[in-house]
Amino acid sequence: MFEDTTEAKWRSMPTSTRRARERANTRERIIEAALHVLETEGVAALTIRRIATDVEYTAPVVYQHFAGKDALLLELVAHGHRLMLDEFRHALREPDADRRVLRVASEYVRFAGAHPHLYRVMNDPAIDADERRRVAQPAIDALDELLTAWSAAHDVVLPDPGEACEVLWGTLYGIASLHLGSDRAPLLAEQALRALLLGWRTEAAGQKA
Amino acid sequence: MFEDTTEAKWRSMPTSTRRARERANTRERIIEAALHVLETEGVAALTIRRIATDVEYTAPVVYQHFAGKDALLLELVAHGHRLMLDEFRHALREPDADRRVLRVASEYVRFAGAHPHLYRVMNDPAIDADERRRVAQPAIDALDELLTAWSAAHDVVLPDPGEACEVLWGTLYGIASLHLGSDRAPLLAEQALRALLLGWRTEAAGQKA
DNA sequence: TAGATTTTCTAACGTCGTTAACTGTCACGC
DNA sequence: GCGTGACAGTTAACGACGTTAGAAAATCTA
Repeated sequence: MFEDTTEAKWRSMPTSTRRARERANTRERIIEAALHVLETEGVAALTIRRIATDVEYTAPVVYQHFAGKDALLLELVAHGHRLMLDEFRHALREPDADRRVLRVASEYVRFAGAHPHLYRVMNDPAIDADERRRVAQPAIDALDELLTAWSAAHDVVLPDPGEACEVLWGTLYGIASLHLGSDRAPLLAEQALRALLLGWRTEAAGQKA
Repeated sequence: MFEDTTEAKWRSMPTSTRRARERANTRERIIEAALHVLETEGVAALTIRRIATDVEYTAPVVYQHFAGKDALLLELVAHGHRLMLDEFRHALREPDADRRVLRVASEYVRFAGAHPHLYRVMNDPAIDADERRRVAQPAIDALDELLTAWSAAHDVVLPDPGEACEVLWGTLYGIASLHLGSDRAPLLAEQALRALLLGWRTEAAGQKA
């Protein structure tokens, strides 16, 4: 009753370190297999049994590493955002603030087009919205910084920077989702953001006068 | 071989008209039941058996009216768009072109917030994209008209009206999806579109000079 | 009323996520 | 060295899903 019944494993250190390593490795392989199935065959093929087979196990072992399918999916979402953020790296080094925003926008939409199935899971409403937002936070923060730097570069004071970032994000998300297959999507996103940024600048200039 | 084997039903007119009417009625009741379950309990509760039970039938009868669950869902999507377009009615009567766009934008996002589950099904990627776009066409056309009228009112020639409409739609869709629960979503959408429209005007003014 | 047709139901198939219970396989204490 | 316990991994199953085949019931035609 008073013992720590929950999580009372991993007491003997010696051999258990190897076991933990193996455990972590299997966990990682499951994620990779899931990611591979998702990207190559779509979300419909992404079943627990299929993933387990691909890592040469039976279905129940997956539940030793993840609480359920949702937890595994969330891991894929997080992975997806890390991947996307990585694609932003070059674009984020662009010195010109305007072009930087446009390049990131283009890169965002391009990522969605390059990984349609992953992108859809990343924004799947079936996955808990809060958890999804949590794992997406690094990407959101990047957009936030991007916009802050832009407004600083142009001496533009946005009425509410947080909301402006949401608008930016929403615009990208909308265009990316609506034109997942299309190859003119990145240009569309650039065009949209060009107008949006210009609008913000004009708005701010009007305030000043 | 040369006979019309497919759809060779409804040969005798007399009583079959009543039957057809009953058939159509049942079909409508199924849609309504499905809509009710969806809106009140979410997409997870929307199963064929559940719908059938609600109209006091057993599951297989649903398949006499719809080819499968996808076909039924598509009907809900179409219904949703009709509903949404109806909500636009007042806003579309607004005389001022700018305010008209903003009001429709606000109404779009408000609709999404008022019918979150239906809205999600309306944009569910699991449903065939082409068919989804087909049933959404009336709504898209309305946005198109809206934007055309706006650009005419302001003497703005958009480089590509079609793409501009996609941008408009994408922005609304993104913001609505990202802030489904939030009550400040309509304001966010208005803010976004205000900036976007201003950007387009400024852009066009620059072209002219 | 007898036969044909159409509606509706029962039963089942295969698949899904998930859990329980069994079996083998090691590392450790005596 | 050898039992003992913890753990990995398996098999089998549960309940729910979409969907289909075929029996049963209701209805229409003649």
